[in-house]
Amino acid sequence: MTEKPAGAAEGVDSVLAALADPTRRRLLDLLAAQGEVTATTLAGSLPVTRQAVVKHLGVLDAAGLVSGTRVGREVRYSVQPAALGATARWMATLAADWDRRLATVKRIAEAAERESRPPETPR
Amino acid sequence: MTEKPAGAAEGVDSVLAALADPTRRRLLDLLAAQGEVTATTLAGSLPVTRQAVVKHLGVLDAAGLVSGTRVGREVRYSVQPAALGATARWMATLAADWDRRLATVKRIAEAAERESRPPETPR
DNA sequence: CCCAGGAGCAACCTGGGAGTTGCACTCCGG
DNA sequence: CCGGAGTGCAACTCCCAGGTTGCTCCTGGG
Repeated sequence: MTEKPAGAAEGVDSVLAALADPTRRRLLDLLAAQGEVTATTLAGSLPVTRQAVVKHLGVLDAAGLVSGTRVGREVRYSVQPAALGATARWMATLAADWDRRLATVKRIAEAAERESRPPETPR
Repeated sequence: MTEKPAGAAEGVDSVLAALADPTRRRLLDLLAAQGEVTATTLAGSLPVTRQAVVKHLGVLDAAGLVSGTRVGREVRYSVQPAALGATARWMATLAADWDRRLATVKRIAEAAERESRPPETPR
């Protein structure tokens, strides 16, 4: 199931897409700093409308980065570290993989080079 | 030089923006798999034009994720793990920070709740 | 010296995301 | 029961990133 060779995580792309927008990152920052806040409150700290904030929160929620809880007539949003952590791990794995491949390619290249220059006598 | 303490990385946003596009991720995948390839070759493995590939490679290069080397009349591109690793670490740190804040908020909330219900006698 | 395959440039088109406005609905307090 | 605060939904505008086409400019090989 979780053994997709390359490009595992399903949610990774939504997380990346969500994180790509600066406003959404600001939003996450505020959310992380203030704990549980309503969209209206957040809009007060940003140069955008409440509606825009709501939309962004929707995207972030779809990516699993935040979650909202209804309290009376308001909705308190809070940050959700799990999704971010998963993406971070995915990324780290990818980086390590690249490193591995690069090392391999480099070794092969060196070997090939050594192989292809018998006539040359560097000292 | 590249040592901003926390919240740091200037390049993080460009990396995230670069990674947000699926085509660019495919591109990185191919690049990681094949080592050193030209834009034209890459375009052959993708449903887009060579020009589109070139543009994407430009973005990826600006984000420090790839680098191109001129060899004769062609340009070989290769993947650059450093930037990705840095972003991965930044992300992991951020996730940990959120976790910390959440734990704190939770503790405070619990304390406050305990504080606010002296009249109730759950016996 | 010529030509062919590859890279670079510039103008152009287009879909979707970010943002706004306007209104209907819901919930709490007096 | 009524009014106001707060949220939810929908239509609309604007802008830009992704993609294309059509060239020109190198460069290397015969």
